[in-house]
Amino acid sequence: MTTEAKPTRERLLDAAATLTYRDGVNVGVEALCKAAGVSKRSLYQLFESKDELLAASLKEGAGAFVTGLLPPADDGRPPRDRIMHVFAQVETQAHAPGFRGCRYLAVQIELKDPRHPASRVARRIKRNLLGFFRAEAVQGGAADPELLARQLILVFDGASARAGIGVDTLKGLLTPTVTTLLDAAGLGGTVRTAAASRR
Amino acid sequence: MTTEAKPTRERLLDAAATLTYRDGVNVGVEALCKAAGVSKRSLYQLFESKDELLAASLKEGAGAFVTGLLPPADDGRPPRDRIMHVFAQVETQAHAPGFRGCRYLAVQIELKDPRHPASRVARRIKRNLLGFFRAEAVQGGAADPELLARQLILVFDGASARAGIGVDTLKGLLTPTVTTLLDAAGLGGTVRTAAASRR
DNA sequence: CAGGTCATAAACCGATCGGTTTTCCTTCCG
DNA sequence: CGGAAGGAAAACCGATCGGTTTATGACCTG
Repeated sequence: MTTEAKPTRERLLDAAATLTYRDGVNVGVEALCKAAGVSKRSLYQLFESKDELLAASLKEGAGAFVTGLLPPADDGRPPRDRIMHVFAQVETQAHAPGFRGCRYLAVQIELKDPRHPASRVARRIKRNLLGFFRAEAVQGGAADPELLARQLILVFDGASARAGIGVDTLKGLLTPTVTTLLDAAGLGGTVRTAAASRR
Repeated sequence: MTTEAKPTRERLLDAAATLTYRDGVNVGVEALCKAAGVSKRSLYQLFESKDELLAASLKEGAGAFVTGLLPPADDGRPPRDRIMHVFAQVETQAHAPGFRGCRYLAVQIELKDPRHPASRVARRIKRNLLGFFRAEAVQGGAADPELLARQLILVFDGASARAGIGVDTLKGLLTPTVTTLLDAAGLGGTVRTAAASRR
């Protein structure tokens, strides 16, 4: 096997992502290092502090977050389908063992301080998700794209939080909810072309 | 003044509620005692542990949680209005300084362990809110009362979480969202009498 | 006044926190 | 082979964690 070739830095980022997701942001540096198979000394010459490691770990995970939720850019499907795709992904992921909801929401709740570096990163990443919803809402011709985007991310956070703490399975919940909101926003199942808008 | 007559136990419960809401469940026992003006010794002969104090504090706050959100029982208003009342309250409270979202959701997210005594209490209290929504949905003749109730508490948690971390003001968000869901559920603005159901 | 009851303040406990430092061993390169 | 570099292990730092204990006082009752 050519595995285990991962550099020290990456092992630390992975361990931070895994342990803080499972145990919260208050995991000890000792546990982090042990999980990564790395000494504290190495940690502190790669990162300024635990807080910065945390923030870097969240930032690195943004890619997987996006690819795991969002549809490919310009896949030709109508905005409605692209939005539904996100929530289908949420429902699927919620079934997976170890699912604990949106890590970025959890981090912001656990670190009450919004100026904490990790909290800033989390906020930025979620703003991108809001941006995706807004762009699709605009593209789909929603009556009030900003409102629809806020509604969708509200459902996203509510759903993943409730599923994450184990009080709802989301089964049969997201599809009717999002469908209802999309219908009410006037976001149909087809791409709204410039020509169609002019009619 | 006849104030400051509050017994030791109550001062501890209040301090626990205030500090854990603001700083999270990881506040130190020392800080708790200082805020309550109580010695550690007194704390530990009134409560078995910090965890139990936490749980007791949440349980005591359930009353204020209910009266601050729910309409009076049997106030004669139709279920739709009674449900809207809850979300109007959320929006109002979200504007208040120091608002940090639903403390019961936060506690369950911070304490990852669902068997933690405080997590159990939080879960029970939120189940009661779900029960309220379900009862109103039934009373209002919703097509699928259970679905509507889950949708409503999902919106409740999503909204208070996002407002609590300061990424949304909820302004202009909850009324259209809840209205849309109630409409889709066929829950009109009037009480559905037994006679009306038979038609 | 004597005696008991309560609560406070503060010392104390072992464990752990985030972070630093020292020591040692491996690996690579000439 | 010699020497520099990197990282692991672990001791160590002061601070804080949840929790216990001791000592001191304030208050009530007889």
